[in-house]
Amino acid sequence: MSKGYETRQRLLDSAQELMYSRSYSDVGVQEICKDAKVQKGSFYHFFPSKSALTVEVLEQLKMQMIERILLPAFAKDLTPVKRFERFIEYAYQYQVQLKAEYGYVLGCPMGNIALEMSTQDEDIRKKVEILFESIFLVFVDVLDDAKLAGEIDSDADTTELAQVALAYGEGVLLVAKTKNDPEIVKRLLPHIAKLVGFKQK
Amino acid sequence: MSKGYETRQRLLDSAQELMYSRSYSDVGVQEICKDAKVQKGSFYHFFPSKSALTVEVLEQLKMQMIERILLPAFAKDLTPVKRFERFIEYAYQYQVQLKAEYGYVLGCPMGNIALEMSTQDEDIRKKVEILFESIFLVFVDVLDDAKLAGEIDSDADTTELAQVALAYGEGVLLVAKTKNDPEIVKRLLPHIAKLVGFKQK
DNA sequence: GGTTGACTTTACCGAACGGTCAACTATTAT
DNA sequence: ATAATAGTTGACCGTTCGGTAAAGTCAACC
Repeated sequence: MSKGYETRQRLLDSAQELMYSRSYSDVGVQEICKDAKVQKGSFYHFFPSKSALTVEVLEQLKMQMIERILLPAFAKDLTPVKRFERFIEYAYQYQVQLKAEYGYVLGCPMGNIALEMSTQDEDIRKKVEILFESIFLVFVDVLDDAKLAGEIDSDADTTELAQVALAYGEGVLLVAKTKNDPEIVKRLLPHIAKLVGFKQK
Repeated sequence: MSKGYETRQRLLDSAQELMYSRSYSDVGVQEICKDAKVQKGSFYHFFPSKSALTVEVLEQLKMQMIERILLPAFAKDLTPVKRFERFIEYAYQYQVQLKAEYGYVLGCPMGNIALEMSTQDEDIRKKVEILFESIFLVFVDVLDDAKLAGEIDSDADTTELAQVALAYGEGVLLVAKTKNDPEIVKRLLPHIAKLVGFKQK
């Protein structure tokens, strides 16, 4: 564990928090360096550009999201329907916590950067596209389980439904961020059951 | 129709196009002025700040969206279900056109600015919140029609469903922009029928 | 003990940022 | 005709932007 590794990690962590709570453009490398207590020259020793740093931040963001929310929520100790309910609860609690900490519902860190940067930085756009693919795979997995469990139609197209579920989740988070109200997540996200076709009880 | 009115309108139009095709932060007032062929001093004669200009751009954007897409799509010459189908087709065609013109799927201009600016500029966030309310009302109206026509359950909560539909639309546009693929709109948006509860034929 | 290479420090670059200002020219109303 | 008003011009403000470059520090290895 070299010294450089820690410095590099501090830069990634500072950038992640600052960019998520504000935006890519509003946070300069100067501010990131100040927050991470690193000199600007060191920044460019570790990262060729702000854009490249951001791509790594996005990767880190995805890992954290999968490990802290997706995997726990979709763990196979419950029936797929119940896993979705747990996912909704986690997503809601997370936005509540963010609002308490920052005063704002921050929504999805990937969605935020995607909408801001997709037309301006192809590396970043492509990276978010890949991240969405990872999350998509998690959804496909639960939906396949749901199919096996008979909770959705046996001829359902789980890859299509996973995309639909992802899009809906992003949309709900966008609206919640716009209204700055985490309750939106709690109220709207459960409608995802109709989208993926969970059979009525 | 004074001279100043035209200048002001050119500034709004330039700002709208530049910000929609890129982002709020990436477009400076300098560039807006250059595009509109207006001096910077004139900019600040008409608008107190970039933020205030943006709030007016958002208002203009909403009017255009309602007049060019929402009202034509949801005109009452068709059954509500068919109106939704027409809406999906219009939304799709619009993103196709944007991609042809700019090389990028641009998604929803309001959603884009909302995610970029909600945590940084309260005036802008609030404005988008209000705009969403206008669009929401259009959806409520169709859904009430659908209820009367028996196309959705008679005890459906149309205000809740309108919010759900809006969120899903935003999510689909977000994903389409991220993948830079208008076909996403065509493929995913029809699932909105399940969300609002259109009865199967 | 000297060399290498990773890491840090600091000063610096030109360009752009949002915004201000005072002087100037049209237009309009009295 | 003149005074007030609306609109325009271009120079200017301090600050920050992303990025560069060169010198210096330090530990590991030969």
